[in-house]
Amino acid sequence: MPKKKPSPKWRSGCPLNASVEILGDRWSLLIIRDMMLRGFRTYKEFLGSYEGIATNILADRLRRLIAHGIIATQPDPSDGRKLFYLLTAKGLDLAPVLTEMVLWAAAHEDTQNQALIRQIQKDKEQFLATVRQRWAGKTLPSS
Amino acid sequence: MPKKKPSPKWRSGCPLNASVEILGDRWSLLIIRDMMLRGFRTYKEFLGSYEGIATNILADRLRRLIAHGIIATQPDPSDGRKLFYLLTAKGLDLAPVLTEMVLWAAAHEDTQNQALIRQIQKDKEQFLATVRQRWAGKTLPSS
DNA sequence: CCATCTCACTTGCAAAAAGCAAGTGAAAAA
DNA sequence: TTTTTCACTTGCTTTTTGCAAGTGAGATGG
Repeated sequence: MPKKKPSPKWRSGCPLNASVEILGDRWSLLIIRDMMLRGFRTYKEFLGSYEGIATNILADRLRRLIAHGIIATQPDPSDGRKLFYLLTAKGLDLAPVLTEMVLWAAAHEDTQNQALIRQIQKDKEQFLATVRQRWAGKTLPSS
Repeated sequence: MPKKKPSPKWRSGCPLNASVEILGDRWSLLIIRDMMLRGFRTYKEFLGSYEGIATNILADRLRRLIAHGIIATQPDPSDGRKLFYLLTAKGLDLAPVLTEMVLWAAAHEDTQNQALIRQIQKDKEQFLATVRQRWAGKTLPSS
């Protein structure tokens, strides 16, 4: 059930513009990558990612992603301090976007992670199916 | 011929991070959209786009896109003041990224341009083929 | 239990980037 | 030859980012 915002006041109604307004910064997609592909779930795990996001920026981006229904939280039943951040169905639907961005950079820039790149290049749909499989039954409703 | 940078010093070697560092802002992909899908070629046309980019930001983004080999310029033979900005092969290769971003926003946000969305949904590969066809023989080498 | 530690943040401040209005120089049009 | 147009640049204010330090609730160890 994609819940639409009543009046988010986009700069324009263009769908690409909506995507850019939601995801167009230097951190949001990396957080989603960490969740989707690396299985990161906690604030601390995101903080430990190689690119080195600052604590206040991370808190802000998580808040924004929640507000947009891309991720949601769940308390850790075994540790009251911990919060699990998980993708919603909307967030999981970003898999093709991430995939194409990875393929583009792999084709035109000098990057690492050849294993991932080969896997995607070999069979894109199979890769996406695997990602979705890993998340089957694990996505959260958007609040 | 993808020309790799000697040492662009990414925050990390992850291909997604490279994409985000190059394209992760609120304007770059909109400029590419205007070129790729709307046939815009001049500074003035980009300025006239609905989202309303500021002149200094536009100049900066065009410079950055050129530096990354995504677009290139060509003087207008019939008007010495004008410059044509055109996609390179690398820039045209962003078509699948834009396409997936459009599909995602169309599925989860309240957006316009239903004609474009239907066309992509109907047959994604056909849509991409059409875009590439329109650019066949028109992309510029990256400097 | 009680001090200490861990976790998920917040706060304060400096630096960088974005946004706005106005200006500039070369080339074309009137 | 004056006026426009084009592709920018400059100066300034506002917003965002980034860094370092701090906070409070909850877990852990003795």
